[in-house]
Amino acid sequence: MVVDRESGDRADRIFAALSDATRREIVAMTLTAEYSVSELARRFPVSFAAVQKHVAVLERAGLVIKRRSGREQRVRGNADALREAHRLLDQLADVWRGRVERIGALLAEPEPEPEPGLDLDLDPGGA
Amino acid sequence: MVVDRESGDRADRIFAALSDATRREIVAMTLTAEYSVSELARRFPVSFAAVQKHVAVLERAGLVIKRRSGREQRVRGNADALREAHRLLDQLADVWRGRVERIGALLAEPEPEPEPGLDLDLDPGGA
DNA sequence: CCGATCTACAACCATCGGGTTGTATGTTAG
DNA sequence: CTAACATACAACCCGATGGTTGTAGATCGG
Repeated sequence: MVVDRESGDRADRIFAALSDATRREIVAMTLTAEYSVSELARRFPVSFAAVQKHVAVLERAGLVIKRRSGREQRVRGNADALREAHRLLDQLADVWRGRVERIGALLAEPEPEPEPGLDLDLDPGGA
Repeated sequence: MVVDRESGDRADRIFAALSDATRREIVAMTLTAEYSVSELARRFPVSFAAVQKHVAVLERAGLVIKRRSGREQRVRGNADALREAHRLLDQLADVWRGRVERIGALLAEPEPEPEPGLDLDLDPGGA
C-alpha cells in the first residue's frame, strides 16, 4: 500500500521539519548566511550529532541545502522551500474559498454529503 | 521551570499538526463546511477514535474549533490559525531579508560570527 | 422507559523522533 | 606520516504519536 506519492510526503516533511524550534532557527540562520554544521552545532545547547540530524531533516525536506567545501559542509537555507510551504498553506485556504484547481477523490464514497474528499496534495508547478 | 512555553510551543503545534495528510484534509474540509466528528470519521479509512485524536491535535493547535450542538460536536476550521502559520513562515524569511522586528539572543555566545541567534518565536500581534 | 448514536477516554502496541555516546572516515595543517 | 578537526553513521534510551479496541456517559428518537 501507500502508493508512494511524493507530493503528500513532501508536505509532510516540510511541515514536520518546521515543527521544531531548533530547526526553525537553523533555517532562519542559514537564510542569512552559510554555516558549517559544526558552526551551527556550537550555537545550540545540544550535541553535534543532534544538530547534524536536524540538518539532515531539513535537507530531506528541502529547507536547506548542503554544499561541501573542503572538509566542512556548508549549509544554506532554501527560500524556495519556504515559498513552497506558503503555497501548501494557500492550498488549504484556496479550497476553502471554493477555488479548487484540481480535485482528487481520495476516499469520498458516493455519499450525499456536501463536499468530496479533496486531494490538496497537488504539486502542480513542478520544480 | 521552563518559563514561557507559550510562544514557541504554539508554532511547534501548528506545524506538527499540519505535518499529517489526514489532518490537512480535515482542515481543508472544515474550512469549507462544518462537520461532526463522526461525519469526518466516516470519510477516512481509520477508526473513529483515530479521527477524534486528529481533531484533538488540530484543536490544540488552534487549527479547528469545536462547537457542541446537541449530542454532536461540530468542527470548523480556523482560518486565523492558517494566517498565523503564514506569519510564522514570513518571520523566517523576514529575518533573512534583514527585517528583524525583535531580536532575542537565546543562545548566541559573544562569538564574532555574523548573526546572533534570533528568537523568531515571537507572538506579537496577539490576535 | 429503551435503544441507537455521538462522543470521550483509557489501555495497549508499534513506530517515530530527538537526544545521547561511540566509532569510523575524510581533510587540512605541520 | 601524524595530529587535529569536520563529518558521517550506528546503537541505544525514552517519550511522543498514530493506530487499535473497549468501555462509559450524553443525547436524541420512539
